[in-house]
Formats: sequence, structure tokens, C-alpha cells
Amino acid sequence: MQDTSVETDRAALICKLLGDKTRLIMMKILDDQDCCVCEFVEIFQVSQPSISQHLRKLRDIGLVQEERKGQWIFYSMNKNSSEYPFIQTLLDQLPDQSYQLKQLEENGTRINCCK
Amino acid sequence: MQDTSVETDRAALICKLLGDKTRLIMMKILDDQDCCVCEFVEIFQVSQPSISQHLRKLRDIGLVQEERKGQWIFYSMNKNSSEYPFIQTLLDQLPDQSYQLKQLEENGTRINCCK
DNA sequence: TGAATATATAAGTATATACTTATATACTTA
DNA sequence: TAAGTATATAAGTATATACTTATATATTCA
Repeated sequence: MQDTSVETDRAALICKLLGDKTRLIMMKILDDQDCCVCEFVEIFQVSQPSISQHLRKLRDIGLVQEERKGQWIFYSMNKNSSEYPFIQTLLDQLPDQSYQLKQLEENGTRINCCK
Repeated sequence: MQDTSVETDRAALICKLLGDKTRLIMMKILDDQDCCVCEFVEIFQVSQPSISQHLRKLRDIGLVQEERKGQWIFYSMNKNSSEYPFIQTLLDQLPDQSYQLKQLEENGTRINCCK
């Protein structure tokens, strides 16, 4: 009867987190490719701690995961999460954000971490 | 290229509103059937103004609409909204809430408005 | 090892949110 | 028309949120 993909409590929590434009775009970007903290700082033009705090919230509820690569920490979508299908159908309906990273490449602002 | 169903700003706003458990369940109920304010008060066991305030927020961004029927005001899902498909795919993945109104019927607490 | 770079955490602050109680408004019915 | 019922709005308050700056931690590389 219930071909439900996510619990109500969790859905509310996820929606609340995605209810911030910065985090929503972060998730849309991460659904496409991994990204490091400094890139998000460039994209959103906001302080580095602010970016870290957003990422921490997404990580705390298991939506993304971090992986250190040398000096940098890359974040990626946790596609193994049981809630990923829920998130994916949501993100699928949003405008593409791949231009954000493309733009960094053109600027040469993506140089540091992603050569 | 972008078979997008909703703008990013609007999606964030909608997610923020659905990021509250009360409103999320309200929307799930309304996706199934219309409901009046006093029923929500019964269901959520919270003050009547609190319910009105939640409904106002949902109405202000066009997700639901109200219709007075005598003494009562019924709220319904605005299925004509261009954002309804977005909301629907989201709600479709949530556990059924139809038991909430069924329970009121069994209690006899649905008597007032819905005879 | 020391300087530079990337990230996280701590602490402070302004604003937003969700509730409450009190009150106003609208409708119904005796 | 007066009393009762349903809903909305106003005002107050406690808590949550998103940002900032300052600082700590981890890594790289000369």
C-alpha cells in the first residue's frame, strides 16, 4: 500500500535543508560532479566558514560525504543513501547548474584544486 | 536542454515551506482531499491560530487555495499551479496520511464541518 | 621546520520562525 | 438581533538560522 520512499520526519528534515538556496544549488551541483570547498566559496561569493557550515549540515544528515585529497576536501553526493531517490527526483526538476563550474574553469578560478 | 519544472528560487521557497512537518503533512492530506481549518486543529493538536498561520504561508505562495463554505473555510491543493508537478512528485514519495481524516471520522470529531 | 594554503570550529549577532494568548471578523441560527 | 462557532490577525516570546570574524587544525612544499 505504501510504496513510500522516505519517512515523513526525514522528508521534512531534508526539505528544510534544501529550503536554503545555497544548499539547494550545492546539491544540484554535487548531483552532477564532486566539488571542493574552495570552489563553492568562489561560486557563492560568501565566506569560507559559511560554506563549511552549509556542507556540515548536509553531511550531518547523510546527504553528502567528504573525502580529503591532499590539501583539499572534496564533497560528493551520497548516492547510497536510502533517501537518494527522493532527493534525486527533486533535483531532477531543477535548472541545470553545470555552468557554475564551467565558469570557474573559464575564469581560471578552478585552477587550484582541480587540475 | 532544461526540461526543468520549477525555478531554483521557487523550489527553495517551496522546500523551505515543506520543511516543516506540520505543513508537509497538511500538503500530503490536501493532495488527497480538501480539509477545513478545524480538522487540521484536531489532527495536529495545536492552537487554531498556529494552523491558520501555516495555511496562510502555503496560500501566500500559491500552493493551496481557500474556499468558504458557510461557517467553514476549506483549503484545497492548487492543482493549477505551474509548480504542482514539482510538489506532486515530492508528495508522492511520502507515507500516506489518509488515516488522519479517517480517524477523525471514527472519533466523530469530523462531525461539525463535514456532514 | 616554517610559511602558505585549505578547511573546520568557536563565538557573536541580526533576522526568521513557530508557537502562544488576546482580539477582531464573518457567518449561522435561535 | 444576540449568542455561538469558525477563522484570521496582532502582538509577544523563545528558539533556530545564516551570516560574520577570529582562531584552530591539517596538509604541502621550499
